[in-house]
Amino acid sequence: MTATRAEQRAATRRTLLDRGRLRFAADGYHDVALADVAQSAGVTKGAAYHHFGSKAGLFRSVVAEVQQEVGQRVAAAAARHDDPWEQLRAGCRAFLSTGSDPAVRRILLLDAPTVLGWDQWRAMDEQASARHLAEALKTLITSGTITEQPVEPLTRLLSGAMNEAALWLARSDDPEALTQTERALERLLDGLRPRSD
Amino acid sequence: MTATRAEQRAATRRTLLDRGRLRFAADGYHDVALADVAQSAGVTKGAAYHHFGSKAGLFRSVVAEVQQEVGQRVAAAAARHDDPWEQLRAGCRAFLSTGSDPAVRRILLLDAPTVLGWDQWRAMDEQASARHLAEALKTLITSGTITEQPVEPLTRLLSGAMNEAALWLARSDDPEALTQTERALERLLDGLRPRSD
DNA sequence: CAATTCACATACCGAGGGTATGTGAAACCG
DNA sequence: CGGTTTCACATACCCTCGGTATGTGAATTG
Repeated sequence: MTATRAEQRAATRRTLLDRGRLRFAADGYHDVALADVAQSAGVTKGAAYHHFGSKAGLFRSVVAEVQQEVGQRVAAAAARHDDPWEQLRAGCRAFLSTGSDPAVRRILLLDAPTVLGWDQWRAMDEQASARHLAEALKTLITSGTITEQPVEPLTRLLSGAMNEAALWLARSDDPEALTQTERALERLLDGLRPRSD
Repeated sequence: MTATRAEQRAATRRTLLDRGRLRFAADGYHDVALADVAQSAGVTKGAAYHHFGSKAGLFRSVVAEVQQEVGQRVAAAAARHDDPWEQLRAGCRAFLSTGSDPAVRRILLLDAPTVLGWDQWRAMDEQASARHLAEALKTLITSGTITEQPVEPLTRLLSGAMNEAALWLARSDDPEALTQTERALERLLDGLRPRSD
């Protein structure tokens, strides 16, 4: 059972990421002691610092993984449609549901912007999921489905709307809240289409 | 110049709030040492704990004050119009500009939700400003200006959209970004009006 | 004027992030 | 195959900082 060093290293890193994700999601970044994460991973703080350099470094790696997952989930939902407008709607709906995962809610939507700083959070979010949104909007503008306009402000508005709504939905016990939010969001999106008059 | 005890107490409390607001806005909650706030206010930690019970307690009081200010600014902007639809637009535009104040940006929009917890932050935000938004939407629904629909999901979506946009605007150096965001937001709001077909 | 209140100051504790250094097994090299 | 080096951690330690327990002197009260 003598694992090679690289294997052992990778295994330790993976376990730290997994346990960190669990603890961060459950208690929030600032209420989690790095020593506890390490212990629950069967190692000590030394290992964590060796791999990630700091508590924030471990957190950043966890954030990156969770963001990748969310991005893929949204992209997969969109890919099941052909019409770009339907792709946008499907992606938005998929995102609204992601807040139900405590890791997404607590880590991505709540702690990440303050722990990593808003700029870095935005850059990572951009790369993982907001990029899809921006590209979808560009496509719809090119095809004339929505009015010609700058994409970035619109992306920020919609991204923020969905982030906050996802947070709210995760705390709401109204079973109709999700459907109602989807409908409200679609009404807002309708405003982007050229006026029929 | 022997101030009465009540006066001295009030003065100390006020200074702590002012200095705390400055420090929290500049460095963020977790990078601010309570002892530093106290020292910059000419007292020690003991005074701060006597008045606010904890570091989070001082922060909560600062948040409440800043939220009140924002709420009043938004309400004032809306009050300069008569038409409810124009009131909504004016309130939204006013809110988008508030992020330029570091106290609003860092304290209200970034730190408050994680430090106080999302539930408490939402409750305070509701009372200070989101309430205005919800009531404006209700009015517009009653008058038939926008389609009949549940108000709460829509409020969350719009509140989140404006929060995020305000954060982005505060970091953007594009002088046209504000106007563009206002226009995009108005397009989204247009989607709430009954379809003309 | 004595007793009491209270708005702080002072001293201290414990938790936790970070660092410097030790260590033993795997990898490398002749 | 034996010595050397590397490196993935463990151990011990420091320092900051939030919180608490207690002291104190001036304002207040009776």
